[in-house]
Amino acid sequence: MEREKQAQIFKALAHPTRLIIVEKLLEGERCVNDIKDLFDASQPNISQHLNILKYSGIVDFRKKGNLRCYFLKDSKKLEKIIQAIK
Amino acid sequence: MEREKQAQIFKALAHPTRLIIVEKLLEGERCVNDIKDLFDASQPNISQHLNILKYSGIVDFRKKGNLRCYFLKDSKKLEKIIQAIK
DNA sequence: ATATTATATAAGTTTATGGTTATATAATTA
DNA sequence: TAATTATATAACCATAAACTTATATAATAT
Repeated sequence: MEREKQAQIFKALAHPTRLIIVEKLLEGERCVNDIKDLFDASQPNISQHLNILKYSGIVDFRKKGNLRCYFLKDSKKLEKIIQAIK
Repeated sequence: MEREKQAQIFKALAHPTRLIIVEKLLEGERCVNDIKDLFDASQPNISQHLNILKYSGIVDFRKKGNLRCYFLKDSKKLEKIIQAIK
């Protein structure tokens, strides 16, 4: 079970778009709009990537008016992982 | 390109079987036979997982008679990644 | 040379991913 | 309340991943 969970985190990180999102969130929370502007991908596509990160437990969000601001649930851990892969 | 490469490493690690293989190889090189015995998966299945790790640049092998001994190409890096995910 | 052991490769099937376009929902503004 | 903005969800399609079984190859032993 432990390995499945770890594998799932790796799977969530196994996409350039999601890696870039996570790196952005290492700087602090960001609303979807800001995240979307990092890419020229479609809005639903970004939303789906965010959902994958959410589902895997890497990010969560809070509402701020009609915005959704995503943040890393454990930025220390992510920091380490991102650092280690370089 | 850098992100694609990192994503590919994550993808290679995004499977319980391959995670276990990598953790085993952290102890030192191992022949396919020994690796196979860690699982009750089929021989071709293990071979395919090893190939994925090879293709992604995580492992390499050397021949020793009719055995193939796999080893981590950068065990320090893998050590860090595996540590960070825990 | 033949058989055996260790391992890889191929072909086929099933399920999962990653993207698109269209549509829904929720909050804000007019 | 109607329109707008921000975002998610659904339906769909194409490609890739993960297995299985069958077969090939390479080294060793007989």
